[in-house]
Amino acid sequence: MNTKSRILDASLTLFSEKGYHAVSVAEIADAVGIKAPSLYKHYKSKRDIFNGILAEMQTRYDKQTATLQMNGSNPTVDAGIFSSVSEDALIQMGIGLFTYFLHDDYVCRFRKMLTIEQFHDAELGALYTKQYTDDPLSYQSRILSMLGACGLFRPVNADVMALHFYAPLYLLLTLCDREPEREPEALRLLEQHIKQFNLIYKKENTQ
Amino acid sequence: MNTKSRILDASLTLFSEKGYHAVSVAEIADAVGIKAPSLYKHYKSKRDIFNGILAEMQTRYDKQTATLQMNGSNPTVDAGIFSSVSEDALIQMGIGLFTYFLHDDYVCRFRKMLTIEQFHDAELGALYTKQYTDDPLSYQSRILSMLGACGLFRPVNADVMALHFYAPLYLLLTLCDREPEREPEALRLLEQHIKQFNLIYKKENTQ
DNA sequence: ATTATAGGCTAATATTTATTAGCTGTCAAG
DNA sequence: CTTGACAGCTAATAAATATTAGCCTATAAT
Repeated sequence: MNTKSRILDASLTLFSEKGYHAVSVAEIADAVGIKAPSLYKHYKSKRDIFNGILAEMQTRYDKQTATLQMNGSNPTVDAGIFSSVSEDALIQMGIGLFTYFLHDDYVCRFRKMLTIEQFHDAELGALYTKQYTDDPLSYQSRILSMLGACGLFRPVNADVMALHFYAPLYLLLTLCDREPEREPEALRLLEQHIKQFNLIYKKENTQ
Repeated sequence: MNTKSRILDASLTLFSEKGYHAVSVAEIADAVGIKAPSLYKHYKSKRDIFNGILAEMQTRYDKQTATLQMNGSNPTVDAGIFSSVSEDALIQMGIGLFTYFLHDDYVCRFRKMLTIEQFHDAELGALYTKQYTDDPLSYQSRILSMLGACGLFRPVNADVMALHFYAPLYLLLTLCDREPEREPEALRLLEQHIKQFNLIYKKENTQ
């Protein structure tokens, strides 16, 4: 990997643990293996490095949501895939989303950085809200309302249902960001959560 | 209010918006209305101010959880109060907890500060987990399992049920920390959430 | 072969920052 | 009345920090 992106990478790691202001350019340079002034051959300021991270994440997120159609803009999702939805499929969706959020290194570090910087800059706060509240909720809401339309679930408010499905995932995600060693426990709870979610919302209540 | 606690107060406000490292002692002094060196008549270092905030919060939290018995240690909760639980009571409990977390000025600012500093210091991360994950979940779990024992709810895992009850509250809380203007929307969703929770989990499903 | 560029370095700089030293006025206790 | 502690101030200091200037080398282009 070239120096320019190694700088971005090292900075993201440091920013995600200590926050932008608590990290010095000398520290970043150290992590890259060069001296501080050399950074300025690649970025014109410390802030510029931060902006680089932001830009990089923007393109990654756009690419990701485009394939998942997870952004709010896309009006329809193919219903065919879900016509034969099973409990396992639901669990797969939940666990899949969870482990993607938690194990994709870039996503994970970027989320931590956003967490730290969210109150300092309104724009970053809005980005956090979009990525971890509004987009996932509207995505889940769309999917669940289609499943509801297929007659798989009871006829209840899909937005609230999406909240029921996603909020535990979100809580466990932020928990694992803080305490990664609790991931097994979180995964167990997550699976139980989805099973119970399915049990509770399914139309035919067989126990 | 005396200077010593005014310093704590101003510092908490600043730390909760920009984080410890991004705030200078001069900035704190400015907010208090004195000069920076005067701070050292009351605290021996910047870190000492931070510790003061921590200590203050510790006593407040202990006091609060003692009256609510919200800490994990207390084994029993009086069941009598809940024998005649209604939907309104559940809503009251949820909204009450939510607005307490969101409107108590000290609690709110301290939570934001913890949010910002949680990855920087493992001890603060553990404190966050305790205050906003483990304690609330075990508290809700205890209450809900008692309600379950009273035959009010279906016989399902109380831990997961607590997660279903609390996680949406948590998600909406962190949302309002970022975007306070969305509080009305959050309150509406929260109420719908609890109603649907009640509807879904109640033993006799009267639609 | 020469030249130019990219990317590293050291040394220097200007600013910010936390903290200390030491002075002054207020005010309560002896 | 005097004394001493408290709580403010200005000035000074030492360290850290972001950034600039200018030098050197390798390598790619002309």
